Amino acid sequence: MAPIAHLDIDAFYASVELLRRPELRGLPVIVSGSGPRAVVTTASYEARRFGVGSAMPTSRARRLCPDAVLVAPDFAAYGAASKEVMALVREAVDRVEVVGMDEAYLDLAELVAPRAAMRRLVNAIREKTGLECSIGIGPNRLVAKVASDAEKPRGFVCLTREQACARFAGHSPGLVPGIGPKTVERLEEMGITTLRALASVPVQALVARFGANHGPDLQRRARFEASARLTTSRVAVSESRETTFDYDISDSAQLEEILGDLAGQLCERLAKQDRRGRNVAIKVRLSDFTTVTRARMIPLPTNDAQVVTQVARELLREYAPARPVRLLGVRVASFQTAPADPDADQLALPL
DNA sequence: TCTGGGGTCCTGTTCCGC
DNA sequence: TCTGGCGGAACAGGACCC
Repeated sequence: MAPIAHLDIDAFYASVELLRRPELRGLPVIVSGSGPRAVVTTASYEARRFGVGSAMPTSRARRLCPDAVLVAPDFAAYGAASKEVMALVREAVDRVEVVGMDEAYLDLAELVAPRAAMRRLVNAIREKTGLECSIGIGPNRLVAKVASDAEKPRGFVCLTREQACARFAGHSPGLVPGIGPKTVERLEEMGITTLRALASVPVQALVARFGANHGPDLQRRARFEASARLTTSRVAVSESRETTFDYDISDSAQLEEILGDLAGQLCERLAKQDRRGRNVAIKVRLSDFTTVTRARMIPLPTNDAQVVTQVARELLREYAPARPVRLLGVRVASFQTAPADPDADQLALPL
């Protein structure tokens, strides 16, 4: 078996903030925006003890932990820190799949002593960047990922597939990536509340409930069966800009103006990358949180802000929101095919 | 308690051409 | 000529992830 490691930087954004502001060490720190509708992006482990967690409304986090220090996110700083860490990772291993700013999968197949190499990598990251991370090692991405989560922070867990099955048998299926809250709820309705139960239920029951693909996939995940291969390069298939308003907006002229701003930002970025798409879409979230998307294919690929703005405004007019709007977004997709990427060895389409 | 922003992938439906 | 089946593309929505 070719081992895979999953590396995850502990409380990444909060940890970067603590490096810059050592006086905050030991205090509960919450990285979050400041508006009335902000949510927590990361909480330090001190804040987590109060029940504060990612994606929680900041208003609620403040109630749970009134003494927490709120810090506004600084994505440029996190990007720089992430680059430093990933450079060290690439020094240690040839094949790396970076997932977001704070995570990566590492192909350990070429290493003679993979565990020792990962220990050295963790130490190098700590010495050179001041950041701590957790490592999981397993025969595939699923085992590696769950293992890296199991003993955070500063975890170092190495498991075979069978050990993973045994160790997490009594846990909720939601422990496994790809099984979210909605699926957990539906499984509970079937009386399935543990990974053990999900792994052993007759697959037909899952097919009946979740369909011919998703059903068997859930069971494979519960058995920690997954691909051991990494995707070492990816090309984005869409790009978008969206914003949630502090207060809902009903005025259509104002909404159309905002759409123009978002399209402008998005197209500026697309132009810098010399990317053009044929699919223009809007996203509208209403005051009752219902979310609607509307999309249209246009004849020629574009990154022209005027074109994108016009299509987006037409889509908004046709939809004519029946309630005040809390979020508005613009997306461009169906990009012109990019030049062939020789490193894209995992991207061949199934026939 | 009141839910961000940026993405990916999957599924079901509808439409259209053959 | 009419009809049905089929497959692909487009579209909408939803679940999920960081």
